[in-house]
Amino acid sequence: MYPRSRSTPTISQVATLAGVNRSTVSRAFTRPDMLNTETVERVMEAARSMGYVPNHTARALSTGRYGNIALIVPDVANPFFPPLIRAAQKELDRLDFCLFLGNSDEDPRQEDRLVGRLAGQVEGMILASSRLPEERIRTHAAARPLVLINRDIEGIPRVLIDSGSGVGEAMEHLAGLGHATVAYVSGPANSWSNRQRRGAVRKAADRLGLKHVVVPAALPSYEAGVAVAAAVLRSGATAAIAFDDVTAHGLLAGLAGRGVPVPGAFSVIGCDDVLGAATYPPLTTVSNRSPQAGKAALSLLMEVLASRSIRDVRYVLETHLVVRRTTATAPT
Amino acid sequence: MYPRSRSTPTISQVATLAGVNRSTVSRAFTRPDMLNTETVERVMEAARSMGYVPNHTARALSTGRYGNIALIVPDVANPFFPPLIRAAQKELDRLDFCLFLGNSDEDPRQEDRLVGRLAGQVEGMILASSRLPEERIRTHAAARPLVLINRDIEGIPRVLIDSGSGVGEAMEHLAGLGHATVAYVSGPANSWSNRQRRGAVRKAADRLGLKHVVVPAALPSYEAGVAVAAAVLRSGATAAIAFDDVTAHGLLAGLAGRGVPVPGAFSVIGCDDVLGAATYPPLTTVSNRSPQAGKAALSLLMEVLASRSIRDVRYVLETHLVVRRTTATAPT
DNA sequence: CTATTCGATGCAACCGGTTGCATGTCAAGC
DNA sequence: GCTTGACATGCAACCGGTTGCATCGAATAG
Repeated sequence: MYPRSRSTPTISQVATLAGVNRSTVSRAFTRPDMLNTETVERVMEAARSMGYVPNHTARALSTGRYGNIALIVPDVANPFFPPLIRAAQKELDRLDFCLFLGNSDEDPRQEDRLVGRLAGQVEGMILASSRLPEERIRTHAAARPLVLINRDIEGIPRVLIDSGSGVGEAMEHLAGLGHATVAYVSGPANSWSNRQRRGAVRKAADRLGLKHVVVPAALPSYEAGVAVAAAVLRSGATAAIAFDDVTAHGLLAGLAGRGVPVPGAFSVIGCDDVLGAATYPPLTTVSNRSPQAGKAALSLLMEVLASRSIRDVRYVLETHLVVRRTTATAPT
Repeated sequence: MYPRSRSTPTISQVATLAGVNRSTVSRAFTRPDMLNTETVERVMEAARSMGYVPNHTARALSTGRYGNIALIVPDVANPFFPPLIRAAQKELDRLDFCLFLGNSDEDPRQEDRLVGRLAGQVEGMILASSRLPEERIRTHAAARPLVLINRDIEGIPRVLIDSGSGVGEAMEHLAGLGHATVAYVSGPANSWSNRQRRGAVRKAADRLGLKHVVVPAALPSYEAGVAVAAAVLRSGATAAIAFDDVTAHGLLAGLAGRGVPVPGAFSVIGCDDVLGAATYPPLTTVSNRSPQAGKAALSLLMEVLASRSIRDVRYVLETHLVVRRTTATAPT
């Protein structure tokens, strides 16, 4: 059995030992300036000797300050998110906050459930790449501090990684290499990043006088990338920009499996630079800003928390093309 | 401003509306069988109409059932952990539990802080690849339900990924290819996995009549792997087994940078199979069981929670060699 | 020397639930 | 017809803190 008495000394026990009232102990921790220095020391010494740690849950109940925030992502295992999570964590540690991590599994219903379940225990939330309908997000944002990453909803503080700029560069790069038709391998339908990237491809194609086709992949996953290779080849394109690196990596494998040499016969570009130079050939891709996004979202949230009011902030992070070796002159 | 009154109706408000006592509302949610069916309906209707949701924090304070567990890892961004986290999350969702994620940044002090900070808000903890001294772990385990992953401490429930078996196979594989000296690129000194793998290398070397050398890498990271390449080459070995895939990947890059062809002139084997076939050449490695470890650890923790007592469980997951293309006959 | 002020601490209510026990009601049993 | 018990609900204390207000002693002002 885990001893109830021993496991966590309470404020009352410390008070008894120090010979003061509970409120004095409380103040020794939260507002030591209100107390006599000696008293504070005596309380602290008592606390130390019993291994007392203030119970954040109890504190939260009366103050409403939970010292926790929630971060909800579609898929922890998608390499785009861990650096983001890590960056957020780092900031949180500094602020002595704790992190609830939610994994929605790319499922809006699950995401909605998580938000509800977590709502009562956090001061604020960050929704990364939310798959929720705009209306649900607005509802949640009205009830509590909320910051979005990669979702552009007016009136709600948000951090956006503008892959549009990088995708534009990618299209220019491909045009410069003589490609006439480019396929965009799309991601999740309700992903803002996906819409943004698709839009950037279209716009750049128009501007540069290229043809473009959209080939949908079921999910942003390696498997989906492999599976989509046939459709990409059928589309008549000689180059593809994939929704993300993971999909691009799958596509690379799918092309290799069909005996199509990259970049000799086909060029491939990813997004998010999460695989680094780990693929073969090393993947040309659009740079990754996810750690910055995590950090920025957290700062925004803390600002909202401090001011207790919503400011309509739209923080945009630019991206650029990182040329490696999956792109080359178009086959003739 | 976020309206305090509107944001979350309390049990008292529901009680007033339904014309019953607070305790009746409470029971309507937790033990409806105790109440008259009509009453339950009336309460539920009132709750629904106000959008009442029980406050988990307040509930936890009186019941001690937090409905939260903490998972602490050394580095979220290390690809070994996300699948583990994801697997744990999936189980937790089923059980309607929430997950606190802690990132210790490979720092025992930070890990200790996190444990303390989280202790008051969770029912139990999972420490994955803990870098804490055994004595600290024992102290924490005595105070609350605790399960370890990849740390072998008697008396504390633990899930171990036995990379020893896979490493043994790796050594046999190398011996079969004619390698006489094998380098082990070690990981963090206080990592159980590292000790285990180093031990397995030594034992297999003795058994197979091979020479082995240990070359330490600062951290399990790509950069450290790159940096260690020179030392590995100087060691006289013709093959290396790295602490993990990430280190191995760096080593691959370091070797390539020095003009050493893999596997022609040097063979490399990783551990944990987190990179899949993404490296070039595709990395020969020891299989990854981290999702299973996450799931198993969670089951163990739930068992401990249910029984409120510690059982000395030692759950071992076997691993195997996955041969890809970074290993070949030893150079002559 | 007394009135005023201020700093340090205690008291008690409160945060939003849970739960053991008391109370009240109604039907069945004798 | 009165006792007994079961069932439904209310009462109030409790979980572990926080905080506005009261109190008290000492220092300062007059």
